[in-house]
Amino acid sequence: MEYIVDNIKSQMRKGLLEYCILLILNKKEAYASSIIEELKHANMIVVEGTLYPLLIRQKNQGLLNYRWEESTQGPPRKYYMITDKGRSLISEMDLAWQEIVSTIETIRK
Amino acid sequence: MEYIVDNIKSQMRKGLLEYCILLILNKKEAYASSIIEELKHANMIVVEGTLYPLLIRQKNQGLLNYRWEESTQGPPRKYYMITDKGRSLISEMDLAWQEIVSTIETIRK
DNA sequence: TAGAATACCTTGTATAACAAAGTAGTATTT
DNA sequence: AAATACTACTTTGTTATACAAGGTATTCTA
Repeated sequence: MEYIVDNIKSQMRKGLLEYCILLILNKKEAYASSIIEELKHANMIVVEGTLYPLLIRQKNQGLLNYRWEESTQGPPRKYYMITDKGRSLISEMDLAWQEIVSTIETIRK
Repeated sequence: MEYIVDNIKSQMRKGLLEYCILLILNKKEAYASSIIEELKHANMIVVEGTLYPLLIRQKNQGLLNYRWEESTQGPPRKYYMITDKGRSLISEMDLAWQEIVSTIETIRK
């Protein structure tokens, strides 16, 4: 039965990832590994192979921009930052999230 | 941009469907069309092609049972009801849901 | 200078949901 | 009685998301 629960949890997390990325970048710019760290800290496990394509997708949608920055300890990092378009999408996602939360409430009654 | 928002919403709903089905059947037994109605009422749009395979999956996992019942206005209906196993999974899903909600809180800070 | 570490990226796979079409029993209309 | 509409259940093919696993490139360190 454990595998069912794990699957449920992972399914629930899916679809919230994009939202989480924007929320994180709304606070301050960050590069992939640091985003993964923050997500892990909040119990939202993500791997590189998931995050990179997602960042690229959001960039292509005009929600993010990035700039390269030299690191003092390693190769250069791609710092992503949110755009105005991304910020206005967050407002809509906030609403969508509230809707979801109250949907669950409604169904539980 | 509207299509992005719609996609986000649909992504957020995904993964919560299984949970919602169990919550609904935890209140009282129901057949597919009535489940779709209740979900629609709570703003969680689902179509037949999504729901039927899901019910069959949950039945095969031992979370649900069903019985046929004649209808006064149409073909017989397959009434699904939750099992003990399904009920105990709900408790775990409640926890998972709480975790998700607080994850979002944490990230938003 | 060889290896370790960091960071970015790509490919193949599994799965969930959807769109659309199909099957079949029951009710209604002509 | 036959044709049509309606209700309900089911299946098939497609799309999209995330993951696992592997790959490339740059920088640091022993």
